[in-house]
Amino acid sequence: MGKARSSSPTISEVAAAAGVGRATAARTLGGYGYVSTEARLRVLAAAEGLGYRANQLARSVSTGISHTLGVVVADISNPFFGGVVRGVSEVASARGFDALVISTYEHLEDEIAAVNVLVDKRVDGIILSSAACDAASTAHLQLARDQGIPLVLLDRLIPGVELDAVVIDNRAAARAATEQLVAAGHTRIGFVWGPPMVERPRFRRDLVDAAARNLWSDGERLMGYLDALDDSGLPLDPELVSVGEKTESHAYDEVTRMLALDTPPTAFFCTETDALTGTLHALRDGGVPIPSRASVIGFDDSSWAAVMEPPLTMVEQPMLELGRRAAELLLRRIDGEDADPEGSGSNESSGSNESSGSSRHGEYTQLELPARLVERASVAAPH
Amino acid sequence: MGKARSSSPTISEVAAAAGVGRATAARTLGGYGYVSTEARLRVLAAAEGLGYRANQLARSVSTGISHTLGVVVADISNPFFGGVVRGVSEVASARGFDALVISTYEHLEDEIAAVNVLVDKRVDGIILSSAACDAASTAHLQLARDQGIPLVLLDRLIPGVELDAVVIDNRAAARAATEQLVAAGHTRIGFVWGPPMVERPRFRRDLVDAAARNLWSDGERLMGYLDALDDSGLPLDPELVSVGEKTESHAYDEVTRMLALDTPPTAFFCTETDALTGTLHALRDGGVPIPSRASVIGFDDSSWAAVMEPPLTMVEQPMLELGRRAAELLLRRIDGEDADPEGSGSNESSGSNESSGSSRHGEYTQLELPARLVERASVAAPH
DNA sequence: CTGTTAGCGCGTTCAC
DNA sequence: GTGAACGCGCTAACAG
Repeated sequence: MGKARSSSPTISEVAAAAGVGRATAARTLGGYGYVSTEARLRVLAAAEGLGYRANQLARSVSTGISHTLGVVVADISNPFFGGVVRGVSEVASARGFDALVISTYEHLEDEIAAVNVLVDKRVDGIILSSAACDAASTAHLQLARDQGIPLVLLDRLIPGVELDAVVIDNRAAARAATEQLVAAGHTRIGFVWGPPMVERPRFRRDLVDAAARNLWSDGERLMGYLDALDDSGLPLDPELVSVGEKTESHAYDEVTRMLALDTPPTAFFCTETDALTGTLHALRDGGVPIPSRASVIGFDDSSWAAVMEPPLTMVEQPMLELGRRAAELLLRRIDGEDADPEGSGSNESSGSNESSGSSRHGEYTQLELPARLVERASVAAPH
Repeated sequence: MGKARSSSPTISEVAAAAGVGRATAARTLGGYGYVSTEARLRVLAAAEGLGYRANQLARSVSTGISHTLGVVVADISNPFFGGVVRGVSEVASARGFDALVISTYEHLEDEIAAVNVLVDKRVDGIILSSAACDAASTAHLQLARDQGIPLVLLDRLIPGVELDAVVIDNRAAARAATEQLVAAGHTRIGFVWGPPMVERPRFRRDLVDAAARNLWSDGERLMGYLDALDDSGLPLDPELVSVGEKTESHAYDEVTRMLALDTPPTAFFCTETDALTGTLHALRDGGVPIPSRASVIGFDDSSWAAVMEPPLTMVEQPMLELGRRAAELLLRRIDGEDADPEGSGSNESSGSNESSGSSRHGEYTQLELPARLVERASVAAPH
């Protein structure tokens, strides 16, 4: 062992200074068991005087509880995840838990490493937005489960994986947005941020297959788009779906391509912020005014959308609520670990009172929060 | 002690399964000391078979190193801090460290609580963006120092406090932005996001005093604005500085007020994203087109700024770099703790090669990263 | 009510 | 090379 940690008096030192045994000091400082008022005061005074601070690490080793939640997201610098983490932190800190945040940049390897780290650091639970698209690549999640660490999926489901989860009703939201465009009279609607395919799809099934092999949330949005088209009897033109790399510049290229079509789209539905900015750039460079020559609806509302010219109609995701719900669900799960025998709900902190869909499939709970279409001025009848 | 943790084999179990002593298992698994190849293989096999995972918490208690960095920011849902945390995470994870992120919402009490939690969880270092405006309210920072935990200030300095820090050259950036407006011919420039004062300032010194009593970064930006005015011999009109609550709606109100002045400003410099959106809203509602009737420069570049109509001229802050540098500085400090005897710099990981100011005042290092003025199309000559 | 004693899981020294 | 033994700081039974 190295040199004595520069300072930090131990509980033994406090006990000595107070003239009592460790246990008594531990009891007062730990806030459990019985201890005489007199002794308590002495201990408290000694602790105060020495500047004692309980070592939570040591405490965690003994109790098996770290009061830390692991949060793994794609990218903390993405405002969406920033909002989610804020929501998680809010309810977590109110319960005395902190968040260990790790970004994976959508790389499965990083996600696996992140979960391993969290498991090794013995976090009490994990909230993660997985990059996994199928049950085959979820060994790391199983690892966490095996270690008895509660897990809740955030923003993205994984087909074939039964786990607690909190997501947005992406499909319904995308459908509503598309329908809004259809209602305005559009028949050729561009979809920006389709699945990453090497070859341009020819048939609807190519798209559906690719969507299923893709990130759940993105796939759902594409399905919602297809749903709306079906309902209104509009034909799907694969040329109007951007496919390939998910970057702003690629979105720009795809929109530019669509604009050059014989019958270009008269409206665009963008399912991501970068897809939207890329589209906006392309529209500007192509000399296509909004909404007179092209209507636009974006995803992920931001304060910027309202000050655009024209103000943009957007699908607003309840980021904070997403994070809060996930944390509540996880915390409830953690509480359950200790007192598993009985049911759940003790505090009425925040039940299920919204119109959000909540389904219980056997053991696990899945919450589907509603996204809201914020209508502004970027949608108009086609030229 | 409760029931045996559902699973997680201990190092003893691995040793038993491998038929060796704990120490031998510990040596192989811990990667230190000597151990015969044969024994090593047996241990490794046993560990693999049992699905052994070292308990980092227990390890941390012994070693005194948690491989965790504490990061306390104002609000993780703010894209600026999201970017900063991403930068921190990048360099931290490359070194095997993780980030415990806590938001304070600019409340000093929350900040104090956050630092206490981090100290108690024995993080190896803390990066924080403090809400403290003077040395008088930094007892919590002293606490961390007393516990031997390295600290680096991020984005904000605290007058009178000597600590490592990484910040932006706010004053110079604000000055450059204002000068840009002056160069375009503006003489009445509105400053949005001034200090929170109850009473409207009458003289320059009221403003300077308030700035000094305010968040360092905000104060510096105001000083930069004043610098530019001075240099060009322009008079300061206190009416053109928004003061009060720092919210988008208040920025809106203040700009609306300025617009109603006898000689309204012909340009606006907004030092925060919310200040900018509030200003933009006010300008739109006031029927003031940009840049023909009012020029605008904002702070905190975002992908949105480029797709606005017109594209906005902005002051871009190197958020990622800010986080990276802070993490590097902190990590270097942490390395130094163990091998304090000798000087510093061992790895040439990333020295000081930019034109960013780096000053060493005695013991501590302060880095000042340059912000960049991104010129687009929201600045024009006054009407 | 209180002190003793035995863990928790792991790091590390030190004889054998 | 290896294993016994002790330490890290704290929790928690258990007698007294």
